[in-house]
Amino acid sequence: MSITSDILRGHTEAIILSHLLEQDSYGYQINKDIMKKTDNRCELKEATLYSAFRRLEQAGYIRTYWGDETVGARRRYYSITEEGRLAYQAYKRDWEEAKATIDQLLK
Amino acid sequence: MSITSDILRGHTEAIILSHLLEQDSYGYQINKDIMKKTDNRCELKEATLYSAFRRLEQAGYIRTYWGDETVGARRRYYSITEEGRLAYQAYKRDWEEAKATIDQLLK
DNA sequence: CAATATACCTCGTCTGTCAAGGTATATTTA
DNA sequence: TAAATATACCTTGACAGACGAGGTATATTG
Repeated sequence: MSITSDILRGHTEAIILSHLLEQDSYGYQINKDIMKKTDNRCELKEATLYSAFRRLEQAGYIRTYWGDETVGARRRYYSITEEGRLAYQAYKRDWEEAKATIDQLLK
Repeated sequence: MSITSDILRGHTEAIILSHLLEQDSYGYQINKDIMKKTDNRCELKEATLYSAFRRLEQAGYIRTYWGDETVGARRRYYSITEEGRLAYQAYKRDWEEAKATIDQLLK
């Protein structure tokens, strides 16, 4: 049983930001980590992930840089900005409130 | 502070079904009740509401009938079907699981 | 008698997700 | 050694649900 697209929607960016709070990371790794963390219940599809990265960068919530891999495929790393940290806190408050509201409605 | 469209998405149908579990009702009333219940934190816009009704009826989760108002505007009532009850239980399980999963990711 | 509340509805736009496709390098397997 | 798989990046176009803006009609209130 995995999380549906429609429920996922609206949380993708927060999930990514949360992950970047721990450490800088790159697309492929973030994807794997999230799946592992949730026992495959949450999978961000690649296209979803990359479009979220674009929005986050546009908003100034993340910054990117290329890794200096001398071997293997290149990696584009992402790191969270100060604005990103603030945005994450706001997302989290929204989530707590939305969760309580929905819980209240689904008796 | 109200619930965002993107978070609402995926819960609209469940919210309506939940409301119909209590009693048959009609669009305008359902809308008002949900806002009142949540202190205006959750507002289903009319267009959203009516498109959800259509999907729910299509799926066989609700049935509709016209009220017999002799005065005032006519009302189209909705009632939940047995399949609707089952679907609601499934929605609820999904929500419980999604909630736990998202909570796990937003530390 | 105009404004507001009750009550229904539709059309078209917007946005986030995702299936499907692509590129390139490294490792494992047959 | 050739093919398959894993790592790593990316884009395009389709799809579906939420909603703004618009419409209709009746009843009440100021």
